[in-house]
Amino acid sequence: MLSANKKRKRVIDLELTERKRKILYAIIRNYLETGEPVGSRTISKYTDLNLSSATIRNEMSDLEEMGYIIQPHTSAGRIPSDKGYRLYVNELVEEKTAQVSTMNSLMIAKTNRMEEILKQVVKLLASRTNYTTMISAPSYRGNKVKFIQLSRLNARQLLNVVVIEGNIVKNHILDLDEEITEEQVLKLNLLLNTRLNGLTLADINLGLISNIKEEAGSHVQVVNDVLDTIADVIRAETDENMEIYTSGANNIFRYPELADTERASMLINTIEEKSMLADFIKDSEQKELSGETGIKVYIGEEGPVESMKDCSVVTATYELGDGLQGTIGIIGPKRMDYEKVMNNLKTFKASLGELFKENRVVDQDDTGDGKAREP
Amino acid sequence: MLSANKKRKRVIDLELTERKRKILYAIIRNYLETGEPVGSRTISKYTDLNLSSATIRNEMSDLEEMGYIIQPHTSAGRIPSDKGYRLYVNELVEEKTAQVSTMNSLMIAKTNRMEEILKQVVKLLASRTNYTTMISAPSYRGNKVKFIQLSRLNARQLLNVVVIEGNIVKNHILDLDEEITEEQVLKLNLLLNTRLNGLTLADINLGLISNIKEEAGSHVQVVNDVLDTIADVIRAETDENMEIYTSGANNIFRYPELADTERASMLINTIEEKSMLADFIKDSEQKELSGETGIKVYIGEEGPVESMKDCSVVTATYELGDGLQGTIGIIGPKRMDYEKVMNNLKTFKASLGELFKENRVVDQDDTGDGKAREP
DNA sequence: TGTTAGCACTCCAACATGCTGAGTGCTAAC
DNA sequence: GTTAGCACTCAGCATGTTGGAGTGCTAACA
Repeated sequence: MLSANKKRKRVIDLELTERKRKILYAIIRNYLETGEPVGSRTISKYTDLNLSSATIRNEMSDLEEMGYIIQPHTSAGRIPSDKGYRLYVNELVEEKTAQVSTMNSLMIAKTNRMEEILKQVVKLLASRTNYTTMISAPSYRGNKVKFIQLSRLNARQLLNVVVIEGNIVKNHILDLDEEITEEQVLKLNLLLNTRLNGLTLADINLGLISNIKEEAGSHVQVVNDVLDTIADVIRAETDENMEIYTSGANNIFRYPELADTERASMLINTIEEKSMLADFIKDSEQKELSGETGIKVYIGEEGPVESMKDCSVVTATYELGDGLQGTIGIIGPKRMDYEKVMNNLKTFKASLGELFKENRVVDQDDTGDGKAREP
Repeated sequence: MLSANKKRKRVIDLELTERKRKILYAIIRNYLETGEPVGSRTISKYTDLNLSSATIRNEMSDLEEMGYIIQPHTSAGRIPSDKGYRLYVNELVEEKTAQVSTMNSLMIAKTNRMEEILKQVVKLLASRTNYTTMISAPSYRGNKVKFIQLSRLNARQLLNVVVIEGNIVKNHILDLDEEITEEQVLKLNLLLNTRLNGLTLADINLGLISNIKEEAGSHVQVVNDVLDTIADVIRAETDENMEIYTSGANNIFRYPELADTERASMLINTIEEKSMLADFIKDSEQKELSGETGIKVYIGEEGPVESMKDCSVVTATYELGDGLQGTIGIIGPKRMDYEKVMNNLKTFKASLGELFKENRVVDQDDTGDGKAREP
């Protein structure tokens, strides 16, 4: 009882001295490398502070009380707790702002399809880091209708193309209930373009719509179709059907702590399902909006997804200009190499805009393509 | 030496009697269920042919000599060999032709994007069968150019839309080197449409191309762009970038013989990479062309992919009319429930055409959409 | 001649046992 | 405050033991 009291008392005034911090970091770094619990003797030799293993043991005992490290079982070494990782990562974030490594041109085959680029990016990132990676397709915010083109394929078929600012192209073939003449198509084209061009998706309200329909007379069907097509672009922006590409799922098998059947199965499922990954991306983008900009790290249970509580996830939001943005994420064990991962993310974040411009991709993946080729 | 002689002699005149066949099938069926090697006593009780375990043992010994079954180690039961499975499957294929189960309307949410439908189909199939599933997007063969539409966005930008028969729409925004007038665009439209419409992709040869370029005068760039866009459709057809969707990758963990770290990692990789799955689909479609129609079964090493030698793959080609076809595939352990799988594939094969028509999807997934909505 | 009971043998899986190395906590001395 | 020393713990590994499942072979039976 007396000893219990003593302990409780000590907890209160325990402070993270510089020496403790150094020891903690040594433990973390060592564990990141090996994945094995690290013991006092290892630290005693590993570090430059000349201390015997016994002293280290005392300090480690304190660190455990403070919640920074955990002992998997008696007489094993210690491993970092989530709290320990957090401390380490926080410091990394502050410290490493200087190290914006310049981009040495991503080795990505020239292509002009957004989807292909995204797939190549995650693949490259996965092979660089040896972790599972994800990327969400850039989505647009508050864009304007740029151009509407109705073309008469035959008496009962119209091709309907809508171009949104940022050159998202959406097209659609419409089967008409009644026949239409070339002249009528021209009129509709004029009507729709004069009324809708330059408007943001939010600007198109019900009043305007019924107005246009009135003018369109018997061709309400066409107007509806065009509006639906525009609406489709909006839908493509919602989180619901956020496009996410992943790569390197099998990398989880590199890390024994994730590779047992049960965990692996759940993780593979999570990665395949995508919807849970979307939760991460949503959370990340939300934080981005609320000022907390840059690289975000989710350690274990900090993330929104139950099945990934043994993982850490690092995300970064990339910007393509014109309110066009997406998120890259890296999924690995808690003992991932945060430094390497964050540097890689920084590099990609900085270079993606460049890359997209280079390939001149401006369309969404499912809308056809608005690329430009070499002359 | 004498006994060796005797053995060799026996191999020659060993025949698959009806009783041996029954025993073999009993072994296979039992193994399909349990996944454990099955012993003589089990068969003795399991079957209605009243034989003691000793007799069964003799027969099993023969079956092993004939190569239908394998003993993982002395004093374990027997498991089917690839040859054994093959016999079993062949019989299934012949026998079950009658059982074309009618479709009870796939529970698929109405949607109009091809990609979404395919994703839902594999997902449904995976959850029905508890195996990993794949589907290749339907691809077109020998289609004709239907319609070309150039629209002037501004003095230096053209929107270029190409419609191929089957209503594949491909579009592209072109940045011009020099300015262009509305009139010139009209001329080019006329030129390209009169020259190219109705031609198959093969019809457009170099002679024709230089001819058109000559007439186009200074606007060679535009002609090139249109041709490139048409060529893109061809590229989309090649096996290289065949679109494949998969689902239920984590189902492999249901089967211990596939779930060990090494195998699982390779399989997950194979499934994720897609290119190896494409090999299966190519092989399957090739067989389809060479007359061997219907459901195809690849047992273990019969398939073209090394990393899947412990798996069986069952494929079926589905047709959508107009030379539009794709392939569905199911990937599982060799001891998969072939009967269930084949019935499911038959059902899907028969109903997919219906389903696509219902949703009126006619475009390729990356070309924008040519759907039709409810009136 | 085909079928069966019985027996010796084999092998895996599961469990117990013992040992070692790595690591800890505690205490006493510096 | 630091350190050496010691007793203790525990995972991991090798080794040994046992039981059950299964086989192959042989001799007897119908």
